[in-house]
Amino acid sequence: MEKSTAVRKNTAKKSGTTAESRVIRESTLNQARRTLILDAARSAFFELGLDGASLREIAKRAGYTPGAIYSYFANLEEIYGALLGESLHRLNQVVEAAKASGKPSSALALLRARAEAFYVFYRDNPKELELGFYLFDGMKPRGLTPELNQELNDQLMGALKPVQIQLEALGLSAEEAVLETCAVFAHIVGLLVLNNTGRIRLFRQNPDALFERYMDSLIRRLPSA
Amino acid sequence: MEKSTAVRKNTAKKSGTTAESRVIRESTLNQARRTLILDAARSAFFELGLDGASLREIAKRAGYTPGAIYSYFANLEEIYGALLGESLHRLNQVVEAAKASGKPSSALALLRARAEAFYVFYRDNPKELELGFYLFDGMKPRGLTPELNQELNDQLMGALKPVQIQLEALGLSAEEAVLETCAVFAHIVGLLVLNNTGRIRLFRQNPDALFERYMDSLIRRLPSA
Amino acid sequence: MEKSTAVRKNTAKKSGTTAESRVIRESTLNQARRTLILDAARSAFFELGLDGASLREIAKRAGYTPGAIYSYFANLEEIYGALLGESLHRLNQVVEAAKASGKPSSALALLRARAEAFYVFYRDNPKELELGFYLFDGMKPRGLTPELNQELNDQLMGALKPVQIQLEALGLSAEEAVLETCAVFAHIVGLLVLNNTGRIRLFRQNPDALFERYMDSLIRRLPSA
Amino acid sequence: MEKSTAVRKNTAKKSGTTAESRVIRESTLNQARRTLILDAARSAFFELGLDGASLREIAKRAGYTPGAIYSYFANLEEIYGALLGESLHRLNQVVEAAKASGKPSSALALLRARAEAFYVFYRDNPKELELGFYLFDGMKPRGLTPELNQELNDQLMGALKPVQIQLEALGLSAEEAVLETCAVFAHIVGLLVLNNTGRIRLFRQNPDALFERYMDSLIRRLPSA
DNA sequence: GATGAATGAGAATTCATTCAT
DNA sequence: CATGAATGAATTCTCATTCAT
Repeated sequence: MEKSTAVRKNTAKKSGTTAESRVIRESTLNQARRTLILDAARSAFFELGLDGASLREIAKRAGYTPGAIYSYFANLEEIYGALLGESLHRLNQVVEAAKASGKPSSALALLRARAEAFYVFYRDNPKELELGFYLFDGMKPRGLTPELNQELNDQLMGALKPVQIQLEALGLSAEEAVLETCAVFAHIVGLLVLNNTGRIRLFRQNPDALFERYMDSLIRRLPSA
Repeated sequence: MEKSTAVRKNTAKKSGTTAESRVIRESTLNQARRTLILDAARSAFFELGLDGASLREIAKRAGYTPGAIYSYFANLEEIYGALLGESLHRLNQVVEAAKASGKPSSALALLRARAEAFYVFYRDNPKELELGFYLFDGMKPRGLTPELNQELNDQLMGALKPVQIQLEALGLSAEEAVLETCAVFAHIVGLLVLNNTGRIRLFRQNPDALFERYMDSLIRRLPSA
Repeated sequence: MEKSTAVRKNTAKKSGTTAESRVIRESTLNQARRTLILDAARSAFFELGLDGASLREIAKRAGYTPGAIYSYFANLEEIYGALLGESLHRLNQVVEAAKASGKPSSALALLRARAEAFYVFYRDNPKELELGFYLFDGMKPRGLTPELNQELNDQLMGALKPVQIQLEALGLSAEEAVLETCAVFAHIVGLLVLNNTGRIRLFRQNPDALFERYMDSLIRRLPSA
Repeated sequence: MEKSTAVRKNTAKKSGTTAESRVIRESTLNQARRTLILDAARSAFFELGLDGASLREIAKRAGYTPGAIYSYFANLEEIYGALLGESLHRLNQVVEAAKASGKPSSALALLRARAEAFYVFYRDNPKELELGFYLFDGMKPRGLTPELNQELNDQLMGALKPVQIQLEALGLSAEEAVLETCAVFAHIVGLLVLNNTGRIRLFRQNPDALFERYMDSLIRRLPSA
């Protein structure tokens, strides 16, 4: 009797499941709550910047107390890491989903679409760019485990893969395609960093026009041209 | 005799030294101590990043108590501002001094030399790039007075002016020259940011090669080509 | 067996206690700790004056680290505000409770009793007078929200209301009653300020006698006289 | 020999004066510079309040460096003390100079004029009232030597003496006159403190009217009435 | 007499993290 | 799992005062 009571109590929430399924469900719940916290962190980070996204602020926005966060993340930097992972995931989706607008998509149009998706993603979410740079660069050692680092790198590379593929489809060798992808990536990042820090305005230029211009010149350089 | 000497000594130190010269000497000393503090700040910033370059740390490295710093700088952000100003000053000098290597300097060679000087400066002093971006972007209002801001902007523009001038010398209109200068700037910044955050290694590329490649393609696009 | 006991214990503490009651208990505890801090603040303020009642000092006296205080009060000024609110609350009670001594309380006797209660309160707690003046006057903007300000003003007015009511009961018009109340208030404050700063001793006078004298003359001026 | 040398050195700048005359002149110079500092202190105090009137601020306004101040005042509190002495001196003059307006000055009119002069002085210079209370009350021991304290007290009593004299002229005994003077003083102070802290506005009253009213009632109580 | 750099102590506040409950 | 009080170390900044020059 007493035991059954105990069981019932324990399982009150999770009535009669095997240990295994409980683990699964709990990890699902866990995942849901991690997501909740990440949402809070993202909103805090977007509104207040990295400085304002303190653990307390995140906890408050997630409806948790500060201590509770540590059930889901080892420390604040891990949250940032997860945030970045999530951001890169969205980036991947966006780039992957990019289609040449209107016409039957030529390889050229697709290249443009892919690169532009990448560019637009960070242009419209400058904080995500900031996050990426903060983490890769400034994070304290413990925040970025080698595994997480690898994973994030892979995600980033993944997001650029579609561009690379199109470049190959347009006649570049694998090697050249990587090189050109890297150059596109650099140009986009440079434009956006300059834009976000108000430098492009200094030149009375427009980042979109500069981006298009770069793509034009890239395309002109392609063997197919 | 001795007495008179003593008197003369006194006057040598007091009356003999004009008020003006004393002011000069003191302001020189003052300047030296500002420099001392800036050196401390730079070293702290280079080793520990902006977060680690706290006023306490800077003071410690300068051999001062925290309070003493305030005799020379109104607040921490002013130190950062001075650091950046100094950095931009060096950048200007480096770019200005850049000469085409070897041959009688053609306009083309000079263009390359100027852009390369800019590139190399930040490639070899990655923290200075970081400093610039932090300050222009994230500085608290009081740290960056409109005047200082203007001055820093002017210094930055000044550093890029030689590039722009060479582009005009090579046949670009003023408008196109500005645009192209801005693009070069962006590309350099992008390359360096990616390099500093370990991304270029990810692509197994080399930033110098990418830079040269970009310059090559730029030159090929010039009317004179 | 042991397990079941353990379980029961657990439930006794957890499930047995409703969430609601826990909230109540905790808010009670919280209140108690706020009170603890306020006591510390009051004692610091009484012994060392407002300047000496630093957050550090208050924390020390409360047995807390400085940071811990911020769990209970947003900032130092809020503590002062709470202290004043508390003081005014006591003042209100004292004045309200004031009864004419001995005889069946005539309106006249009640007037005297009320005014005297006010006078005695601040005579015997001179620091509370000081606190009030500091806060109303010198508090930094954020310390005194408009709401709190209103509340404190209301409490002060409330403490004087009984006097005003008695004056009306003795035949003064509402307008005259307010005016006379204000005058009484001023006289009391003046006497106490002079007393607290040692000025009345200078005249070899006694504040109590002066107060009584003022009340006598006031009463003589009333229509009922 | 050595002594004479020393003297000659000292007097090198002040060629051939007796020690006595030098002392006098120096003390005159000294006095002038003390005044200079006090002027700076007063202006700082008036504009910035006691908190803002730091030694640095005073020094800056006086055209001195912080250290130089210590040649003229032992510490900051002594400056405040001197400031108060000066303020009381002006108060004395103002009250003394007060004449009944217009008509041949009856004793009654003179009483009013004197009291009003006192009232107006502090009404129009609320900071001086504040200064007085700060110093008498809150000053650190070393700031207010017994002698200075005595002097300040005497000055204050002196400022009220004219009122007391008029009260005697109007038939009050010496004892009663002191008492009534003290009461007038208290009422004035009370009104002004309440006014300065915004309390009188709370009652929608006007301090001037309240003052006149008090004087009216006082006069009505006089034997001559 | 004057300088002004420097000290040293102190101010309020913030925050990631821990841990008893 | 969750709480939230508490810590402890950090942050920038202010200031009266001292003292070698």
